[in-house]
Amino acid sequence: MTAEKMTDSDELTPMRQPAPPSLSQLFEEQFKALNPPQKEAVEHTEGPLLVLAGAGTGKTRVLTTRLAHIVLQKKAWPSEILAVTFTNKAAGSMRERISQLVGGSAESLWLGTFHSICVRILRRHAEAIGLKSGFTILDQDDQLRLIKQIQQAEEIDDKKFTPRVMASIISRWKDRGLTPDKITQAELGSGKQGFETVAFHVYKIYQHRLQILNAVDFGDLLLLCLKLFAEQPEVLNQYREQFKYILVDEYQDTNVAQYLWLRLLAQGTMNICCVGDDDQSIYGWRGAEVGNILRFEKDFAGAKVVRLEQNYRSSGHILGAASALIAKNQTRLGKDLWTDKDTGNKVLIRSVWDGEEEARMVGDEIEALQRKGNSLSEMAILVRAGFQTREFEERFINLGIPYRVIGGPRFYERMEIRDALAYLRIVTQPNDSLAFERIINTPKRGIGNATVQILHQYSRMEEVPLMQAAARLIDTDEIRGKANTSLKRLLEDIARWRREMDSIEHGELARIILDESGYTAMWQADKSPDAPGRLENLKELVNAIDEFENLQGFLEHVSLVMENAGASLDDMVSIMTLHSAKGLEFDTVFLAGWEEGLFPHQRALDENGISALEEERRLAYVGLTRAKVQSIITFAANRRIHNQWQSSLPSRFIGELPEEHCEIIGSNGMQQHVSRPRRFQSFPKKSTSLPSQKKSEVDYSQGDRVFHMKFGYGHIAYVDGDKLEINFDHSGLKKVMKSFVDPA
DNA sequence: ACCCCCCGAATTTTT
DNA sequence: TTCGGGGGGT
Repeated sequence: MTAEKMTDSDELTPMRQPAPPSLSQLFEEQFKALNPPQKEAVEHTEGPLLVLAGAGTGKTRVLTTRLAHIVLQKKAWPSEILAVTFTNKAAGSMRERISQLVGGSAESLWLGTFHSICVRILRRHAEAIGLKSGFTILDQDDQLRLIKQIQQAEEIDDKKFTPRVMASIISRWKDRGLTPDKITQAELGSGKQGFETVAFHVYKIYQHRLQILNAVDFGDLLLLCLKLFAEQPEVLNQYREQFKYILVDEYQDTNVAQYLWLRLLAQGTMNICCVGDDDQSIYGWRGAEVGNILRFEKDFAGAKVVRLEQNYRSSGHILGAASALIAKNQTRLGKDLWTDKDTGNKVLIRSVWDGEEEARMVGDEIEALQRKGNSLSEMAILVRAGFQTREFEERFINLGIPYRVIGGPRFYERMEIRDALAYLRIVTQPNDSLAFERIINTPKRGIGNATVQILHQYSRMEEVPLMQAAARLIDTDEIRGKANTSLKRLLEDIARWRREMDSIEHGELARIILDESGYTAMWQADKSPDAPGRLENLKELVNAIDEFENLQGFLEHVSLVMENAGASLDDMVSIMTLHSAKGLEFDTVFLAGWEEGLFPHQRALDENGISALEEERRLAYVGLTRAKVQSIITFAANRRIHNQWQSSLPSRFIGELPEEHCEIIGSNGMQQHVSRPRRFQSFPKKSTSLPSQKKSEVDYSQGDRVFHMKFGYGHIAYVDGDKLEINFDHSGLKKVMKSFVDPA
């Protein structure tokens, strides 16, 4: 979501009377160019509709034409249309293409990702679900750090129960709409060795901590929306009445929570149109439920189903090979893709000796294509796993072939960006302890781990944000020396920046914060080769802030929307995973590493058996159908994985491609390949209980004898609210917080 | 408080 | 092999 202003239906200015002829004409032309099922998908506006859009069947064109049709026919105002996508990219391009058809009124469409639409709703009703407005949205990194803290506090072994695994179990629950109160014994019994039981414990505390932080994670955005709708029926009704038409893109990727959310909103008019392709569902491991699309006709009574089966992208052989492959899947609705294009080139299948030869062969092929006048940006190498990109990169550097790896770290995942954002977060959101912890000693200011632990301990005991803990402890002897001075200084700085929010323009303020905190100076002093680039990124970040109305709006944009820094338009080969390739197309596609164990991936098979195999097969289908002109599959007889050579068998998917669509080049003696799945053998550690009574609730008076962890035994000399002055037997008179002492 | 070394883990990741 | 985290040494 961008900084657009929210537009309610009641404050919408009326649309211009007649749509300008040029727009209307453009729409007419676009509509006429559609094939019959496409037209049907556009015109069937009333009641539930499922559009099964095969790969390359003109889905986006149908989607945009349909929305334009609803607007131009005045069936609803743009502000009464809800259009949900999965990615910001998809939302952006859809908005752009719709404005070409209907003009500026496309601005007021409720068009965005599930998450951004949920935020938009939640911001309006934050208090109703127990949040303060301006809540922080935590990303994965924050989430992991928080979980790790919880595990340390609870003394849960974070080697066996890695925060990553805990986070993933919690996220899967959230994907399914399961808040802690909805988790049943059956949920915990399943799975591996009590991981769920431990995760459940962490989950409860995690949610409690989020509340204190005034923060939510991605999953919460959906869940809290559901909670809002459940607890405030009048709010739900308001949105039900507002959204006369609902459109969902990539429906096969929705999870249970998203499905429930859609159901609730659609209940009014039942004008819900879901577009998707069950054969391209490749995110099951992230909670996507293919079942949603498979069940559509049952879920929405009287639903119409339209199949888009004419493929405009790939030539005949490619399509034939892909169709035959996907037909091996049992669980699918079934479509028959066809094309009126030429049969074109057969799918090439090449065997190579090892990964090095694979990279060499692909490199040679690319150079040959380039010599024939093909553009590099029309070529892509698709791999199953990230590590496979390395060998290609090395080879391309050698040959001087320009390439880009798609799907690397994103802009806001870079360290310097996250640090800078943490500064902005703590200034706008004093409760944001994660942000505070991140910057407390960045740049280095002598506040080490020992100090941070003291703050944590106090913060946990008193259930106050970290910064408040710091503010309270700073006048005591719990934190002394350089740490005390620096911390005091930092707190003063933050308080000052916070005051300046009202008087100083926010872009300027961001610059001031980064300068005064010494953060900019830190990178200027850094002599490592990537320091200049980081400073550039910081500059870019600060510049971006100016385009927003306020810091909060900017922070939300960053956590939800911000894309990688502008992809260059240079002519380069793309290297990416099969997952990142969904939705893209290229003339020539190299499908590398089609070997058993790697693709289909052994670990997927181990964990999810037949359903994983089908998902891997869909991945293969997605890969094949990216190509317009030529697909080239390679498999290596030997591959080095974790520095160990393994001989491998060609992927079973190769055997599933019909001979008449393929051409096999080269031959190797394939050796028998035995892959041994790694086995998890571990048992849950007994976990501890939820936080108990706060120590500050104990009352002390002068003369009481107490014990302090650091200073030992002593007598209370003076009581000042939460602070005690204690005459310690061995370390003399000290000022300490009540929370740190026990009655002796 | 910081630095360095050793150990273990290593699919996919739209938000 | 490469990366990241934790522990131990300075």
